[in-house]
Amino acid sequence: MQSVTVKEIYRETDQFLNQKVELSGWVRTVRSSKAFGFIEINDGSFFENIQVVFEESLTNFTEIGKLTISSALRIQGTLIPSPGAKQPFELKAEQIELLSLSAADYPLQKKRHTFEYLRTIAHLRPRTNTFAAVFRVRSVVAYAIHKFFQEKGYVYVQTPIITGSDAEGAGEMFRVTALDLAKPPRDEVGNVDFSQDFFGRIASLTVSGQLNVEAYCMAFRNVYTFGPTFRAENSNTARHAAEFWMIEPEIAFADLVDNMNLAEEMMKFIIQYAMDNAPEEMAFFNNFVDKTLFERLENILGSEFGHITYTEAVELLEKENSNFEYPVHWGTDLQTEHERYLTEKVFKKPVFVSDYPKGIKAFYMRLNEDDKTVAAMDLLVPGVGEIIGGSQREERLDVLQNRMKESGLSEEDYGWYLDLRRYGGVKHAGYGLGFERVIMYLTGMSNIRDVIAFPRTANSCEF
RNA sequence: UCCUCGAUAGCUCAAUGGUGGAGCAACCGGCUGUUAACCGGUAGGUUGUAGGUUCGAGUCCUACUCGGGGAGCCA
Repeated sequence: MQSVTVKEIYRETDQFLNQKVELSGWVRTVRSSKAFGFIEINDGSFFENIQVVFEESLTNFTEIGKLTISSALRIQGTLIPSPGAKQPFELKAEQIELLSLSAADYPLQKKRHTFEYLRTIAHLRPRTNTFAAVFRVRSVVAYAIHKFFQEKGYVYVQTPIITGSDAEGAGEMFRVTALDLAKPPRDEVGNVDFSQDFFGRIASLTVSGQLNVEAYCMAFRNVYTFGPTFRAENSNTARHAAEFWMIEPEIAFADLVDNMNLAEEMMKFIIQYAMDNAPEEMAFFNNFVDKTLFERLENILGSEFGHITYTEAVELLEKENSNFEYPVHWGTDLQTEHERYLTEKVFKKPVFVSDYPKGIKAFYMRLNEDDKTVAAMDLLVPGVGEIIGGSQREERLDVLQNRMKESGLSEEDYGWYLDLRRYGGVKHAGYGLGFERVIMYLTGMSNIRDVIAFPRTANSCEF
């Protein structure tokens, strides 16, 4: 007898209809009567379940009628058209083998649970519809990102997780050490002596692969990293996690406009790919998580992203200052309320804000001709806020050295980074895309903890 | 870290300072096409923790812990 998956049955129904098949999976619900019953089975291969019909004639009929949710079964039967309106076909069981009986205190029930509760059982929540959909989309999108860059000839660089440099000061870093924390070695003045640590120096978990990937950009022209990053910031929001994944492309012989064009093309590719390759999951999100999802995503696919410079944005926002808790003025960073106003009220679609004051941006961003702004860009999207941050990098050695001096960074720590300018450095640009924020945007899920399998946030490292 | 709201049965929620309940889940039984199946019954509680006020506290007060929403920081 042919062993099949639920996905195969749904995708190639004609091949299996009125045929004997064998199916293995887990029980989602059981509805049993005196002489017959229904079981919904999910086998993990597909978002949808398949309904199994069983009758008294089964030798283990009574046992099957008392099955607990999440028990594992192997079923042999015939796939037939279903008389019920809610499914196109069903499996009429001829034999049901109980592979594993789930304990009766299984915590997931046939009803809605709050996301907060499901977070406390993160090891079981992928068995729910919502999380099954989230994590399949996450997988599909991860593949889409590789596909997008690989098909353009980009080289995937695996930048290090453990780093000796505090890249860009992007945030507080987690220290990596093999020292005995109860009695670490001390130097003459009593400070911890990290020269005796495993790496012979202070080491941390990376906050960004950017500086490393710039080195490979100067060899391979177009490159990207895609991996985990870590921030020890004590930020308690629905958009921040201590461990999250970033995509960081870096492109050579390219400026800020090329950078923004790449970002827009990538975003559209990802959205289209998810719609095409996880249609059941995306429909679920549109129906049960965010009713405006499809409208929003289709609007994006069919329109050009907005563009506005920081200076233009400030002029525009200043007219609305009476409506803001924090008034806007040139030189300070835009607040969340200002970003939301721009992307949700003014543009009603993703918008690039570019050319920020140099004082509020990182040292490596390229200084503009006005000497006041840098070639930086953020992509703001409705609902999520900042999803991409990027810039054209400063390729002029003397300007970069000046900016480092202004930022209080020592040249010794960044010697290798300066080498990239000395030895054939050319203009280049890149950006960082928060992977989880893309997933949130694509699914309508509103908390980053619900798009990471086992989320790590301040005061939370379960599982 | 700050502001704000919350924590009661396994889950989702009720309960005027005066005897802690319901729906779902579990368990037992019934039911010939169910769709969060339905119907009947049983069992289930140190009201987040520690103090305090009161004749009496789930309810009022204080601190703490955990969680939601907002802010800062950012991706």
